Amino acid sequence: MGRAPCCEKMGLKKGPWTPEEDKVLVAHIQRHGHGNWRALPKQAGLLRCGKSCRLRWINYLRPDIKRGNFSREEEDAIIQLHELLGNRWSAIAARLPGRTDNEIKNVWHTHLKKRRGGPERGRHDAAGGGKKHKKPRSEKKPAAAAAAPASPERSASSSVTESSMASSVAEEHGNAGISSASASMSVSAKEESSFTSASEEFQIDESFWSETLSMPLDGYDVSMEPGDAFAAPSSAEDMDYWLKVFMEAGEVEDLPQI
DNA sequence: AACCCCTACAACCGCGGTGGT
DNA sequence: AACCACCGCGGTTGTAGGGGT
Repeated sequence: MGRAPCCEKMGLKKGPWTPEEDKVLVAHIQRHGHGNWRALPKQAGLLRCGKSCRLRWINYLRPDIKRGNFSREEEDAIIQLHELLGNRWSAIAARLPGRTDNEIKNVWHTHLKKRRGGPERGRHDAAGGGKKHKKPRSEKKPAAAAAAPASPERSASSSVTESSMASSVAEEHGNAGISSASASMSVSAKEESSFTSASEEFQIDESFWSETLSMPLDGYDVSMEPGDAFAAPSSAEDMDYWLKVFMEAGEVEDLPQI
């Protein structure tokens, strides 16, 4: 397959984003959406590669991103989902509204991994799509690039799945500004009931998590019947069920011994 | 007060998948 | 059918900041 030349072009900026760049990117996406990431930086006048723009938007600038500490419930959910899905961070993120795969990945590696008992209990990596590789990266970031990335409005909390989200913002909210966009985000009625408004402190109750965890894994291939999805995934006894599912899907050799 | 170590997080890299031509 | 371009994902790294000594 063709490899995207991406950032290899010289002259493109790397490293931390400046507040100005953030502004430009957000404004451009709000106005035109992000139909084509590759073309976006050029159109927006950013000296970044499309990939970098996409990452910045998805992991940081998207209005529906909920920042701040993970609640205990969220952490538990991550652990549980990781048990089921392995390192499929995007799949996990899809079930944790307002959290990005990158963020979840970070949290996992920084504390959750330890919390559940030592590094890498088992081989979830394989379940997560199984990327191999990694030759060490020698030369990396140019220099500190002082500018600590600005943190735009961080109170946003809405839910909507990743893909639907960004485009709806881009297309529906002219120059509304990201914070107001977040307040009027389209959310499903079910989820809306679990989230307070964007300006209020994010509050999660038990029902939210049971609902979240029982949402079907739509769009994510875990090799199961949609109807079976997360019927009641709550404890180790369900592991047997999932083991069976994965077994049938032929992925079992990579699963940890539970 | 200075130094060192650790943690958290933003960002980059490279690959696989997919859709278009 | 083959090729190409792009998107999205997961792994990894660099750096800033905080805490401890």
